Amino acid sequence: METRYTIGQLARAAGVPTSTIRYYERAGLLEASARSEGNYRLYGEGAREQLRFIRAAQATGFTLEDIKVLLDHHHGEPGVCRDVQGLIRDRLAEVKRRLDDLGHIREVLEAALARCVETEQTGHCEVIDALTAVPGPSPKKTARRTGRKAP
Amino acid sequence: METRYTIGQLARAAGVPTSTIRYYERAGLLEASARSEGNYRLYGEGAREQLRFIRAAQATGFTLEDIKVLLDHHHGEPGVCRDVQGLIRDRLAEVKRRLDDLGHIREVLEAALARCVETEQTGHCEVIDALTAVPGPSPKKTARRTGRKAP
DNA sequence: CCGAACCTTGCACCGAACTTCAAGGTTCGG
DNA sequence: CCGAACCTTGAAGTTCGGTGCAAGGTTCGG
Repeated sequence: METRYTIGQLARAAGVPTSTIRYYERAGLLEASARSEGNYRLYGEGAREQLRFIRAAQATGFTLEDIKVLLDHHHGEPGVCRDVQGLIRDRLAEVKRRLDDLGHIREVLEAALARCVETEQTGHCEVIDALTAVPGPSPKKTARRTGRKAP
Repeated sequence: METRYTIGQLARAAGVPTSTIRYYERAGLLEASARSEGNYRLYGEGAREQLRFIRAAQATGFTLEDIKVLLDHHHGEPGVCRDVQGLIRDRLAEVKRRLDDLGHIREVLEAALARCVETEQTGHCEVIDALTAVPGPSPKKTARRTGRKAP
């Protein structure tokens, strides 16, 4: 038997507000598989999985635009997965860059904190000098993490 | 002799658009030290350093709001650097969380890529399944990295 | 049959960090 | 003295990933 969710049921099942689901629809990421008599959106199990995928992909730093491409690829004819591979490679490169940056940033922050604690009694905080030593981040597009609650 | 920059000169010297410098002024992060006859903003060497600090602090993930506090502290009476220490500790904690997240994300992306390459000849790309395994990120506020060009 | 809880649409708004625009004033090289 | 390149202001627009609201239609339990 085919399970059918209304938008609210899907929302509760996936831990996502209904407004977000409608937003994803507008963004071309998730369509209702049907409409009820009274024009309510109806979703099957697939929608729940797709929503899960969207959230997971977001957590890895893909934009909704990227995710749309991944999904279109998934739903389209198999074809080559070259473009998808490219997307993943880009994301991976960016993640690696960001890991490097953050590793360095962490050192700087730790040094700054140590210096701050050290010089606390002298009354002069040298934190600003300690922090100024940070180099610019590797050049690439935004990190794109939204501040949502854990699911 | 006191070097005096106009906004454009400072902008070129720091590799930042003039619009951004004016924006920082509005945000209370960087004031011109004087105005010329014709009402042009004039900056000294200190401004160049302060701009450098702002960009560096941004690179560590501080918001402009945070940076304002750091700067106010720096310029204000020495006092305790407790609040600044707190700010740094928060940032450091967030950086560590993010490092953990990204480490995991990296693994998932590498696995997904491997799987994509593996299954390339079969024609069915299993990337979506591979990616769906990602857990949510640690819950805390936004990562706040803006996508600027390298300085 | 009624009210509560759900759903529909469209449009406006949020926040962060900028960028762009319009309509002028200033300064400098030739 | 002229025009190009610079500067001024305030206001509005951009991007991304949503959230909120109003005004109405639907469905369900009692």
